[in-house]
Amino acid sequence: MATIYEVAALAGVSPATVSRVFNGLTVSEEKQRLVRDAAASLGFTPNKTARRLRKQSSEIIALLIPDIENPFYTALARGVEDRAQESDFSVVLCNTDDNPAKELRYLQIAASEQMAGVILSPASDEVDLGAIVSLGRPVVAVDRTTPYPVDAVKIDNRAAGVAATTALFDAGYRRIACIAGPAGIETTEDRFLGWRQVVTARGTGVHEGYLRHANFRVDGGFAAMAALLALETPPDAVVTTNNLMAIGALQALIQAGISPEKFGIAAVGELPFMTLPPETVVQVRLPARHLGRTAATMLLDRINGDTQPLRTVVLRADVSPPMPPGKASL
Amino acid sequence: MATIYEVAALAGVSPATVSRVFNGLTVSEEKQRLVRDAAASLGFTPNKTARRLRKQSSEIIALLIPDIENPFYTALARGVEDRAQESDFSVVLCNTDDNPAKELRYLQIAASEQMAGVILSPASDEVDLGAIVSLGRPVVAVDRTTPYPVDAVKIDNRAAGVAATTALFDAGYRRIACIAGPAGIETTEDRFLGWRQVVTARGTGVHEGYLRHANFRVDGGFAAMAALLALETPPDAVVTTNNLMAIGALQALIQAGISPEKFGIAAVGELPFMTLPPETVVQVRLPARHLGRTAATMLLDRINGDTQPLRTVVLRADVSPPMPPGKASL
DNA sequence: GAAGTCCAAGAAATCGATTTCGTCAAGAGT
DNA sequence: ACTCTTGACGAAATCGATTTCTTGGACTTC
Repeated sequence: MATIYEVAALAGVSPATVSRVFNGLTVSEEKQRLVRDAAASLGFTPNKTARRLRKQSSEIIALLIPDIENPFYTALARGVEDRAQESDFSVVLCNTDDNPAKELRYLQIAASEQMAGVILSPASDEVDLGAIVSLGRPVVAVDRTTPYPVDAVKIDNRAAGVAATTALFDAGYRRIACIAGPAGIETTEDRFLGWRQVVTARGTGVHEGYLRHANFRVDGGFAAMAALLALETPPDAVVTTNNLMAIGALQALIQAGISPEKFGIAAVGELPFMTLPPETVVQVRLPARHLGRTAATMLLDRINGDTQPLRTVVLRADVSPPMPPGKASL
Repeated sequence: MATIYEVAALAGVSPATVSRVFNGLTVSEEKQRLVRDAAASLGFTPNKTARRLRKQSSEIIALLIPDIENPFYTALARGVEDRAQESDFSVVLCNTDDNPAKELRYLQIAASEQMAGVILSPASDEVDLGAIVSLGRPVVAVDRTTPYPVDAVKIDNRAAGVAATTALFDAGYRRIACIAGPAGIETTEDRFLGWRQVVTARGTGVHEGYLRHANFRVDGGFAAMAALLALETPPDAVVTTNNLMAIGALQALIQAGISPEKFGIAAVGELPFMTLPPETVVQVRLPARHLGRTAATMLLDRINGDTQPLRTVVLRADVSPPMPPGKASL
């Protein structure tokens, strides 16, 4: 790898001039040409590490997500990546597994790697953003928020929960259960509140045992659904507060020999790779990619010195018409 | 962020000694304690950028995959990540979209960021690994291989294609079509050859129009299946050479009003988030995570100076019994 | 024509670690 | 008692860029 010194020597100028050429500072036409030719013939690429050490910052943004195997988050990541590319930033994807220890480790890496900023979906309320924030690096919370004063992009989860539940009601179901995520995670909390609001308002009340907490994954939804079906008065419909748990619930129905078409299912979130008729499941589509893009835009604004007061952008999700089959599902 | 100099000053030693303490070199008990105390009280974390500039290498490995929204690759990424973490390496995930230009860009970043090595699933045969390789950075090809002399981990794709097709045959299907990926990608090529081998050997021959090429995604599978169904003598079964195309094929069947249970479907790869009875689709399960883990192990060996001759590890996939429902699907 | 302004461009400092080199003292060997 | 190792550790060089600081010449301006 050629250095700036070799380029300078070959072009017959000083290293400073080479640097100036590559940073678009004032250099005479003449020398610019010399430098560019020399650089080209040596295949010179500026060493990012040296540049970063000097500039104390890089063009990399860290994206911390809780579950890389959940298509919702990969779609979100795509949104971030798309926006980042437009500004010549790279994205480093970090999988926290909803584990505060892994999360902390990645935050430290982000700090010690001089990354330009962080977008994260906090694994817990106790994230310690102190280190990053005190370094002056911007942070944007996405999907989930944090007690720290940082920008945020989220979804109107309560409304999403309401929409999912209402759709089931309107379809005639009356014994609507809810499979919620782990207690303490605000997204699922709000969606669950949406469910409760509807079942309460519509007068069916909350049946005993119709609220289940589960982990956010397929197996959690499966177990919760199995438990619901084992009740003496099982529900006739269920709302799940995320996408993967709905998959698990569907699998449980099938294993129990119940056709998913005869049971009301609504999910907050889009079911990835669905191979059931679209009308089988009510899906409240979340604008995952847009969420990511918005977060990236806000972060880049901050990186570029935007100092406006903290913002929280709330995106609204609707029960959208089913997507035509054959289209990429997210 | 505190520097090594401040720590040195506070501890009353030289910066060199601080460095030695943090790198486990010989330092007296006494001074070690002084340094550690000083570091702790200042909240010192070594600046990775400075370290990297000096050492000319980092503890980061780049992982280039063609499609981050395909669960096969995210599972692979998990395998890489798991192994990397064990050796205190971080993984940077790069999504090439099967686009040689994006691939090249990420390879340049890997080089100019002094990353320790690269694991990639090449987007095309023409990847230019020259820059990385000449820097002495190890490279491991995963899933797909390259003409460059680098280590590789792959799957016995031909056998996988044979297994998928044979299963359909054994189930009584005789008009077996094949939805293959884009021409020129070796994985799909080999799987398709497996299919051809079986339909030829078993005497049914290759019906006209029963071979379709499609892109590797859901919409590709959907379109190909729709085309197959429109033939005057449609097939009674189909083999898809990857997972997502099978999803698309299933969606096409459903839209055409054909129950997936009455049609033979086999896929090379595991269908993510399946909500159909497991016996509906023959799945040749690919050890994605293991693939990633193996690749990471090989790469780390090389990073640690392993100089044995080039290796190509071939993993075998089998038609495994369906996974019990409710288990995480990948 | 003298003084002031501007600008291209080189010399040298700087970012924060690691590493070579050299020094000094304590312990080993004869 | 005197050389020879050996080991801890400080001083200074180094990695490769960016960014002052300076300088010398061209250009204005009165």
